[in-house]
Amino acid sequence: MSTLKTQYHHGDLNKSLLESASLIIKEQGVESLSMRKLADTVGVSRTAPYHHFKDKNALLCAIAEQGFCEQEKILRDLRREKNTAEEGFKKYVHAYVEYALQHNETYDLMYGRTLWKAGNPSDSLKAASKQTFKAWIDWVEELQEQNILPNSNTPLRIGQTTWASLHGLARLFIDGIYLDKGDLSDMIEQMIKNLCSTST
Amino acid sequence: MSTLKTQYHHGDLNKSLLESASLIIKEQGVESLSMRKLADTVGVSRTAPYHHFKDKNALLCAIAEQGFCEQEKILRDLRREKNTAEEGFKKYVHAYVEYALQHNETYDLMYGRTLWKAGNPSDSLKAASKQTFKAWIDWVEELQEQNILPNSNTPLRIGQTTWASLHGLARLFIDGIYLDKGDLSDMIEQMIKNLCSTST
DNA sequence: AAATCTATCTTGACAGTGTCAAAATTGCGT
DNA sequence: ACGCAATTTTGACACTGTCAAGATAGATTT
Repeated sequence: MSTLKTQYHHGDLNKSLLESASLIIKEQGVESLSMRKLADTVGVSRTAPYHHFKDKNALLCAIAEQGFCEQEKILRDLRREKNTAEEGFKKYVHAYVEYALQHNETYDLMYGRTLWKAGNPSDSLKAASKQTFKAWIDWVEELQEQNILPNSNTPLRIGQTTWASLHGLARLFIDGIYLDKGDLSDMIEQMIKNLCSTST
Repeated sequence: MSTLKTQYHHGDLNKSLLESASLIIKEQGVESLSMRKLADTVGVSRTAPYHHFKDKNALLCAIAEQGFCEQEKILRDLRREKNTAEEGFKKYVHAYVEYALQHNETYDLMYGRTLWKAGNPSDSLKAASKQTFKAWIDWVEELQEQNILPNSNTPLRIGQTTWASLHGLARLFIDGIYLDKGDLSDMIEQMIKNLCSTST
């Protein structure tokens, strides 16, 4: 009575672990995710998870990787929707920040030191992030051609800096730096002004 | 034979702890600072530090607080130096990023989730950060008057967004997100173009 | 259907963490 | 010299991640 893959004792521990871990992280923050509590929640012994993920780092990498897929999907969907180039970009800026705030713990795994510096980003995580970044740069190139983003520099460079700006904005909020949440939408608007070539 | 304050057994444990902790953090990262190893390094028992800092969080807050003092000093010194307004601003952008990269672990404590979100920022830390931020906003106001920064919004808002941009840039590098360090100075220059009102 | 194989899971163990409570030390003012 | 209070230590507890060895049981082969 297996679903598809060969699942012996549990059913699909791998998947259960990912889902449960994501939930715990979302609700209680990544620092209160312990492998032991996770195993317990899923109803399995302490070390069972280690047969599906090499270690905690690997589990977190897998979660972050999902995040990149979601983010890339958001980007692609928004590009497909036929907006004005300008509208499309503005929507993405909002969507980017919104995603970061709504999935703040995942976002932190995707772009934070936990995995990239303190931890050990898996190859597939690196690949996923690279791919998402590439999709972004491609769009930037188009936005430059459409004169939405400045042509004063290469797509890579413009992509890097606009990304950095959005990232910084998102981070300040999700990391709990004392900023009034009411300022957010104003800040986003101002940020857009900074980034667009049609800055008045 | 005490220096000033009443130091009984150690000499000045408080200071020693701060210095030693800062060093460990700088050399090995904040995640490999343990209260026990720290105590050991300083040559004192496991729990001795707890009579000088309520807990690990408090110790880290104290370190972060020092960071804010340093950063504010950089800002004030740069303002005092009589540069052109534009030159002054550009120098500060460079100095900001440079500080972040050079003191990356302290920077993370100052502006990261460790203290602000996962932890519990002390009142004096909050005060220090607020004061530094205030100094920044004051300068922004002046820079707006001098037409270096855009007047399209309030000093607060412009201050927040430019800060966020610099923060994002710094974070990407210090968190080990895969960016080529060789791109840094180019990125800084492009960032300046984005931020200044005289963007071409 | 029985035996074997192998993926999966569990038990036991170790070294490490932060931090509390209670006891011990020790310098200072009297 | 004595006691007070600041300072430090010892012992303990509940956690953490993860390794090594054994148990279990579905799948495969005979």
